[in-house]
Amino acid sequence: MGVKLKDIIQPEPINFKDLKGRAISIDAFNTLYQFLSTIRQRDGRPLSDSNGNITSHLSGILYRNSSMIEKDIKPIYVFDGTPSYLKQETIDQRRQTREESEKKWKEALAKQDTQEARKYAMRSSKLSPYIIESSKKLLTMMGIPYIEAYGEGEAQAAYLVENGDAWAVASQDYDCLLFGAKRVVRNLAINSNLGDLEYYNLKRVLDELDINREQLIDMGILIGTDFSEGLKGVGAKTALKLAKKGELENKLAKLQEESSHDISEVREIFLNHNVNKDYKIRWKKPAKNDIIDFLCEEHGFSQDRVSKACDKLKNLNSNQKSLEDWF
DNA sequence: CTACGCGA
DNA sequence: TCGCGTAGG
Repeated sequence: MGVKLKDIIQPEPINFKDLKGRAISIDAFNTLYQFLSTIRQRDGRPLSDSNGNITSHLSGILYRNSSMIEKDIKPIYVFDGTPSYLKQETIDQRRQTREESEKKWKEALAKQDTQEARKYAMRSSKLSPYIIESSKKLLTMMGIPYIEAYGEGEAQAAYLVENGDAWAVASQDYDCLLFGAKRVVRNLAINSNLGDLEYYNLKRVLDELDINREQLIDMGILIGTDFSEGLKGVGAKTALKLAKKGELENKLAKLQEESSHDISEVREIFLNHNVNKDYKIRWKKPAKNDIIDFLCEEHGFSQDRVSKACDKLKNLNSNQKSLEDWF
């Protein structure tokens, strides 16, 4: 979910040409979750191989990344590490929603209500260890680097931008702005050619709202984050008004009285996240034969389609100005 | 989600 | 050739 800032911040127009030649740090969990939710059959069943293993995420990874690389966009995936104990309530809540949705999905399937089935199936997606491991395996074969965060992937992705290893963070959640991501791209999908692609520049967002990052974080805490509930009745617009009136501190004090957790710890999560600084980013030559073995032999993909996608990956190597950057 | 085939 | 609906695994 993330923090709900949509009502007060406006995206700048951007298109794929603006991303050409640039590295983008991608929130892997965010992306995988979306693949699992959307890549489904009409009744909501995910794509799967003959052994019943889910393959929706592998399809998403293969086709999206091959298309991005064809456009000379360089993806870096960032996986979540261990969540803060403050996130436990959110995690429990998500699991509950997922389990309820799964039940409703099965019920709708029994009633042959395909539309209803699909709706609940989408909400029942789960990132199992198999999903994560098979995703990493495919990324490695494709020559696409990934990094393991110590904590939140969004924080790590933001650090990559800070450190100059990526131009922007790609995520659907606005949290990455609170984590200090200087540039954020939303809707990074190949079909968002049609103006769907959204760009947020943190400095300009803050300038426009006439606040600083600390205030944005406090606003987020009042609105509600994955790490703590917000103040009832406070949304983005109210939070912004409070910031302008200099009333954030008051309201945070009020929130603190009701909260079982220390609000200042939530601030720390956003301001001083424990990030992995010891990483190496290397795009490598794709291992086409391994990809075909893995996807076609093991998981029943069409050889023809996979082969075509693999050929797009080659563009990354041949089109480079300096090969040293890549190998 | 993206790729592909089909009809205009 | 293009846009749209649906298969893909």
